[in-house]
Amino acid sequence: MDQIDRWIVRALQKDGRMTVTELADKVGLSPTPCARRLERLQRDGVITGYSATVDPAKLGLSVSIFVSVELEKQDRAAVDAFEQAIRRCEEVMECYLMTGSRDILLRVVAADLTAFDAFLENRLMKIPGIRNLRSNFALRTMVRRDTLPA
Amino acid sequence: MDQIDRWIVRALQKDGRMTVTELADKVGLSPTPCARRLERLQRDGVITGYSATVDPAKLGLSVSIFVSVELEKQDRAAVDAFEQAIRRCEEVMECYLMTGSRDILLRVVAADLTAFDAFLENRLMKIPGIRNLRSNFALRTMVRRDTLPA
DNA sequence: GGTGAAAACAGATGCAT
DNA sequence: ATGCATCTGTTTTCACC
Repeated sequence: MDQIDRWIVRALQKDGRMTVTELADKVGLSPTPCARRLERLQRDGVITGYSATVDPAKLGLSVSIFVSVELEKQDRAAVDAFEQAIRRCEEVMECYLMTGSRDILLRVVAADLTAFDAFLENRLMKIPGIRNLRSNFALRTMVRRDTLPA
Repeated sequence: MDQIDRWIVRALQKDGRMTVTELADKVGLSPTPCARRLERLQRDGVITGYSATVDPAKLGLSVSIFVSVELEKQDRAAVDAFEQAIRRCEEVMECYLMTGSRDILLRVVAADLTAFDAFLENRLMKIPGIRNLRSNFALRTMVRRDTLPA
């Protein structure tokens, strides 16, 4: 991972559909070594995929809700089981294991509060081992960035 | 936005580098109307861009920290000013205006706790109008999804 | 890492349905 | 609004320096 690799990663985060030719031009390399580097970055798991960025509101998913989950047990097995279960919930866009009381933090997207309520009742609360939940609603997304700092 | 449009959006979230030809094949359309639909989806702001998905750890950015910010004033002007300032912080990957006490929630990425401390001191706390901060650390990212639910 | 070739492919256009 | 066929331009890939 030298400076050129970082540049490639940065450029492809800004425009994931850029061709290798354009990319090579942008980083000051000829297409061949640029393609070789890109291949290596993908193979090494630095770049794990490519995705279209979509406006959730345009899909009718205008609310984000952060849910703090406290598990009854906080050992490895309990956390693993929860992870497997939460992975199947498509509404959960992000899930973090937090420090402190080993809380788990979710960001959930939903069409509206009714839909979120349905998610809580039918999906989240069906997962065993949850001691309690606390939901916090986002009024608005102020910033969303998909390019990591240099 | 009919069913085919949703399918296009879904497919491009899963693979943002898919060509129009592949996409057309996948949604059961010929390339021409498929390209037209894609153009429209981009023009209407449903698809706002394309991005490579990068493993932050491979770039040495292994920690995510959630920071709750409470502003001194909570009026429109104060929130706007904060938004302008926070937009310039590359470490801030997400920023939400929350309900309740009109708290603001940030997700910040950093190399380690030292780097995060530097961010707090030199960047975040330089922004005027902040009453207090509360940081919560993520031990681990359990789930990250970039495809919105169908 | 660079160069040049060839082959493959995608994207655009025009017209018909 | 979709589909088909063609055409043009570009990209990717290869062998080799």
